[in-house]
Amino acid sequence: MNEARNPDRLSSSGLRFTPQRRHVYHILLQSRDHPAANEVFMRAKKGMPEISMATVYNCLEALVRRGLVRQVNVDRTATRYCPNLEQHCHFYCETCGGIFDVDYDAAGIQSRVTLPEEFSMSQLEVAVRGLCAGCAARKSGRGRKRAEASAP
Amino acid sequence: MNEARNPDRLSSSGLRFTPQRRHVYHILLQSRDHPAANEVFMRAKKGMPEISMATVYNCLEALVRRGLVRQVNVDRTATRYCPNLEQHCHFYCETCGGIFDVDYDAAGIQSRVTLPEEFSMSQLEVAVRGLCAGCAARKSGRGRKRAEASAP
DNA sequence: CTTATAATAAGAATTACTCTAAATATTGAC
DNA sequence: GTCAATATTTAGAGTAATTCTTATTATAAG
Repeated sequence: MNEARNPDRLSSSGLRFTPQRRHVYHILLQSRDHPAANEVFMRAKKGMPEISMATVYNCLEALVRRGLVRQVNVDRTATRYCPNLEQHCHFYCETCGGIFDVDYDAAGIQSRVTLPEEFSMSQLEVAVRGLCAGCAARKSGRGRKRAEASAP
Repeated sequence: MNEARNPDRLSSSGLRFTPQRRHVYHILLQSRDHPAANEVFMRAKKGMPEISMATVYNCLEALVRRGLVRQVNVDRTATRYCPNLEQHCHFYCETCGGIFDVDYDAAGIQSRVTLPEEFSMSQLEVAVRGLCAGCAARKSGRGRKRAEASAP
């Protein structure tokens, strides 16, 4: 394939389209589960065993700077990365730790925040916490079949 | 004063009402500028010179667990602490780094997030970024008087 | 007063980056 | 293609903000 001669958004935005950056970007696109840098590193090593952690951080930062990837921070856990450019916010499952993209009405939400005089908004972020569908099913199933197993 | 015999929300919620915890809590209530732990530590040392950093972290965690204080995380900078129990969200000034409490319509916002089937929400958080009033004034003032000074 | 339990203090340890410097790769000009 | 200029990669050291450990001290219940 001649991806290098047929540059996608990476190189056309002024970023050098190196094999490492392409590889990291493709890893994010392939499994949209919001991996942290060390998870990206482990996946990246499979197809590119010599890649270093520093390069993974470097690539992720480059992708973020170019707007191809968003950072997702949940409390003080490791930053996770999201290649979904559609408008969305993030849902964090308190049981499994998974992050999910969810739809929201950004304009409607923005209009429901009352900034003080002379303040101006450049960006608004919504973070939702709760229980994801998979964990809800797992909990109710376990509750019916063997309730004793779920208490610590 | 007999605060120890006339317990406030700290001790009545099962938390030991130690001098250190009271002191840390009062520091947060006195200046509502969302200090990070090391700032709380520096302020705490003024009235209690022997207090340790570990104790400041311990006290802050205890207050958070009791719901008297909220943690505020902005990207991966140090966690900051907010004793405002009123419903509000946080505004982060990208110029001065200050955090400000702002009003919002939590219910209206919540209804504008569309969770997938079987997902349930336990908490929703809104973070706003932009320019605060003070920095806006400073910038326009400087812009008019000596524009050359603001470029790096 | 005594005993059980919890909190404090000091410092070591850990996590998730972030920086540094040398080696390597890529791009643009010939 | 070849070469210089510039950017990127790598490995490892360094850092900030916690987090943990252990001995000491304080508090609360009896």
